Amino acid sequence: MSTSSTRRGPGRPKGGRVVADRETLLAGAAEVIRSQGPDVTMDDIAAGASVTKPILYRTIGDKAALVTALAEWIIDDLNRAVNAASRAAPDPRAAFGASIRAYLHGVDADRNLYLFVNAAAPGSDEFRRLVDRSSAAMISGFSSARARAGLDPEVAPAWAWSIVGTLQIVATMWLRDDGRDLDTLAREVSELLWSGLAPTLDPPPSARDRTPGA
Amino acid sequence: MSTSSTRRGPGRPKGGRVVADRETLLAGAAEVIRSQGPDVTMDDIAAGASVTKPILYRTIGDKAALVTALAEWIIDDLNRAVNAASRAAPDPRAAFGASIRAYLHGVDADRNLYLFVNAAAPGSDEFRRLVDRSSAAMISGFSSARARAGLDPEVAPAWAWSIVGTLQIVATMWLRDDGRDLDTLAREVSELLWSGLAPTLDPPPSARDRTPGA
DNA sequence: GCCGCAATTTACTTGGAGTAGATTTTTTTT
DNA sequence: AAAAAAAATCTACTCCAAGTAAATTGCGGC
Repeated sequence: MSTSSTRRGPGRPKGGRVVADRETLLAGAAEVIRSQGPDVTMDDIAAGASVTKPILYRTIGDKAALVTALAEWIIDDLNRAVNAASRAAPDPRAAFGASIRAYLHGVDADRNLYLFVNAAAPGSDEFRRLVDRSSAAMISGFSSARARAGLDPEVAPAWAWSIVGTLQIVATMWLRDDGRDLDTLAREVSELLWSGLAPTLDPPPSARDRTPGA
Repeated sequence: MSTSSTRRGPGRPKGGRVVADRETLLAGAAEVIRSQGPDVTMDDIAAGASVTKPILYRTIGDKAALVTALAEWIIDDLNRAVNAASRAAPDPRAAFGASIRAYLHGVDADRNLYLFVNAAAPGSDEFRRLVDRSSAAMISGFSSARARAGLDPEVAPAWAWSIVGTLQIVATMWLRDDGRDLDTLAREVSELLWSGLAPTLDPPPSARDRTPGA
């Protein structure tokens, strides 16, 4: 990965060329995080990206900015996966289930980066930005779906937050002791969010006499 | 609040009495956090509790331990409020709505402490403990409710996590720009978790012709 | 050929978590 | 009763990671 074998000293680089542009640096940072885990320091990241710390700070900004930038990456990735899974499904219910499943599998596939990005404290500004970006697409989707169904669209933001929060915590908890099967977990979460608690906490009288099929 | 006007020096205190016990210290820490905000340092907390840092560390443990201890406090408080609200409701649906509402109002009433406790990164061990404690009661509740309804009780942990995650993120986002009315927000969240997305995303054909009552 | 500007690195400062060791009082032992 | 051991405390430190300032070198204009 090193650009050259000669040890760089201080001073402007030889070819008039800048050491690394923003995209390259972000990619390098992501790679370091993937291989060394979510607890890497800014020194680690700079070193791993073959760059010194001031360069990293000058090009990308402080740690919060790095988190935000990488968060955008991974969120957009997850959104793409979710959209693809959703479109391939035959009906709304299946689409929703497939979306949840795709999200969790996406997190699983990029654990370290997900954990790095989610190291932001829930009270922080980065966290807020992260949630905003995660929920933006959902908000407009819910909003128009509610309107289409003749229902109040005002609920959209709260609902999107709910789902983001659900996915975030389920993913995090699952990542720590990965005992359970991911698809099962996805199914369970889908069932709650799709059908709600009513069938469980206030079951129709007939429910106790039947088997829980379909 | 200061125990005495004489400046303490080093050495074992006069009366054979220890300077502060754990409970007193936790209460003092909570008070400091409430008045100075969630960004207080351990020095601030020690000073505010009229104690030196090593005492704080010896009596309570490190910062993670402090967070955990205070988290238990606030979680137990919230649980009490939720249970009281739930019991006073006439039917399951109302009980659930009242629970959500009580939780959010409880958070609102102790903002700083809630933010302090929720400064734990989602990837951390404290976070996990926090979630575990928050969800314990719900898990057993859901589990038995599911069994009673003749349904699979295995979903209980995932469902409890979902609800904890939902509440956490909704509370956090709401705390930052408190524009909306808290009761409205609670109602919106309740609607999602109680009835699910189905009525919105896959409305029964009749839904567009009727008013959305019962 | 020399001077200012640009890009980089080295080496620092800062701030908060956590700790070691000095200091004083109580308790126990002889 | 004196001295040694133990207990409880405070001062002052270390350590680590984030972020920055100043020194160092190369490039272009005159």
